[in-house]
Amino acid sequence: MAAPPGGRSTTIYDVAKAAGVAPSTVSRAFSRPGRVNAETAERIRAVAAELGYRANPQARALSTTRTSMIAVILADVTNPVFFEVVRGAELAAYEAGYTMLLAETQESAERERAVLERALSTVDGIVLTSSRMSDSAIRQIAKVKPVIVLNRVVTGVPSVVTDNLRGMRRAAEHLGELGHEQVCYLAGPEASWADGMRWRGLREAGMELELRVRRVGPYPPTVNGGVAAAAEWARQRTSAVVAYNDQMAIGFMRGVRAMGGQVPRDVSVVGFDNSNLSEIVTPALTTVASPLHSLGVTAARNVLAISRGAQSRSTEAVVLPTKLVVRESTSAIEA
Amino acid sequence: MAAPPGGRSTTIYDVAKAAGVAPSTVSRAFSRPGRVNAETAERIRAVAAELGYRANPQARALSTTRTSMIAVILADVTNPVFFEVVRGAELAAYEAGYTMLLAETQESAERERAVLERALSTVDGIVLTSSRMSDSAIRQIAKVKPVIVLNRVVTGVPSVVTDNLRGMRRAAEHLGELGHEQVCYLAGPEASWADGMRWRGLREAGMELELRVRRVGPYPPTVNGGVAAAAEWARQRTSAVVAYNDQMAIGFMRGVRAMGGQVPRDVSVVGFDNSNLSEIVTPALTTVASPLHSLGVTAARNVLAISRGAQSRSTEAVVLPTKLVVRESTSAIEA
DNA sequence: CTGAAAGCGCTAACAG
DNA sequence: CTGTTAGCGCTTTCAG
Repeated sequence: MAAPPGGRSTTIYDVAKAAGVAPSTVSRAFSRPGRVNAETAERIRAVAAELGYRANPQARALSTTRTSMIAVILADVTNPVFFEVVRGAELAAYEAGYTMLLAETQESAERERAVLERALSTVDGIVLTSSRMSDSAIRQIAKVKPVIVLNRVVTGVPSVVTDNLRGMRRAAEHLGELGHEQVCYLAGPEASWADGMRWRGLREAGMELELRVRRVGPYPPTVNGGVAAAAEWARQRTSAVVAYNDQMAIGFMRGVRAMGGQVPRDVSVVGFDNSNLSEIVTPALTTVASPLHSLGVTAARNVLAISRGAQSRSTEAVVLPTKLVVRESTSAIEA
Repeated sequence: MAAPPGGRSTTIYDVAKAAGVAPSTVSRAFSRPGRVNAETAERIRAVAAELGYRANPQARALSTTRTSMIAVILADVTNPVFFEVVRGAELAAYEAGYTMLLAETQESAERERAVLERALSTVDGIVLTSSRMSDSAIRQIAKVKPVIVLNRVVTGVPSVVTDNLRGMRRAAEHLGELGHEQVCYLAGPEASWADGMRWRGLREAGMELELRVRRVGPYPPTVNGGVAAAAEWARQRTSAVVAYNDQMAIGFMRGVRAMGGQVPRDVSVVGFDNSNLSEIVTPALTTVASPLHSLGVTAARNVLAISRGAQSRSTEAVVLPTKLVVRESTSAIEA
């Protein structure tokens, strides 16, 4: 009554026989309706419908090498930062007539390999988000299938990234305008390309704007990481703090509150990403908005373009602009 | 330099030739290492590694009909209710040596069909969450591939569901103990099986416990839906409210606050699911906890069991127990 | 233990 | 417009 484990389903041959035509004709009736007699096509459709025929896309892929699917690989489906990215990618895929699949790696390189190994052949392209793999492993994959890397630069592999430098600069300017003279960076994962860029961006801006900059960390890019960072920061306070991302900023605020402090009265805090949490939290978080949606759209479009044989698949990273969103977690310094 | 759109990758034949053996031997060396001379196998592995050979799971699937992947289809990856379900399913899949793929349908039946059409042949089984398809369409799919339906009962298709009846009963008991004599149900989507069960559970419990029960709605099962429900509720207030799910409960609280009311002083509210939002929100939400994680684990395990030819794939729904989690949004009624 | 041959379901190239 | 003939990359008989 339920599902047949090995139930052989209707094939193109069954339909061909039932309709009294050659298999290739059936195939054509589905893939190039124009190239087949209207009546014949109609009959074939009818027979197919009656027999409950469903094309097997994977078998088709074996000869066409196209599956009309792309995969987005991410470390953690639960991380709100990915929501808009996924939405964007799905939108772009849908518009192009593709289906987007998602695979989670649980932050594990081993799992990422396993996923890739299996999913690779079922899709026409891959968007790699927060990959744990080495640059060379990624290059390896990119040799086999179109790959776009998100928020990381891997030589030889096309990528699309957030403009971390300018984003951090805006954060620094904002703090400067509010009268802050020192700022502490709460560092995220050491190995992270984004962390490197954000720290560099803040440092460079600090030099120009005469803002004293120091850093604590690295910490995991999570709420708990932020709490931990608060403890370290407390040993040598600054009037302002910029976190690697929103989650850390939120954790930091929680940590400050736990120590009896208040945000922004005692310390101004700026996050990064503008994930959906940043406006839910109290006080609402001032943050550098990453172009999450466009990141997803662009990545998906580009991977499809490559898959369709785009010529100038330059290896230059596409960099997308950020925007500072001022909310309640930052305030002018008291004289 | 980048990815080859049509770059033919190393096949089993290349390896066979390079290693000086028959293709079938290479195949065996990978799938049944025991059945091939140890040295030969070693040599083959070496050659394969050197050539960067990667098996094509889809081609393999064509003859074996197994891909070692399962798919979980859901309406909205962004919905926190699914987080634990996905986690559970992924865990069960991983433990069984399978890879889990996720596909989003954006609440659209059309998209759901498209996804299924394409993904169906690339996986060994499907877990259908919040499906928009008709019972018969689902039965159709289940005829072709192992399917488990989550939180919905479709005759002839195995499913695993939350014990909505008992869950609602517990909610009612809790409210009764607090002295409430009337409760309003904020209805979710009309077509939803879960909504039907929850409403029925509350009504039945109400009769036994002498709790006057009424309902408003239906509304979309979202925060905004809850806000809307609050407006309708306000026209004829009750001292307690039970929402179809947490999101609606949260929206309801927001609505009440906007009208100048306070929770739980003016109205006690109970949610359903215990999604991760329920403890973040203020006041923290009293809610009926769905067995989210187990739902995912059980669904994945069962779909795999069927796929491996489980015999007694009974069509009875597996029902998993709920648990009432009391937080701050409910309080005793003032005399 | 290993090779040869056939075939999974579908498309593509070539004749008619 | 349609039939025939080869394969796509891999596994699986069936011999040896």
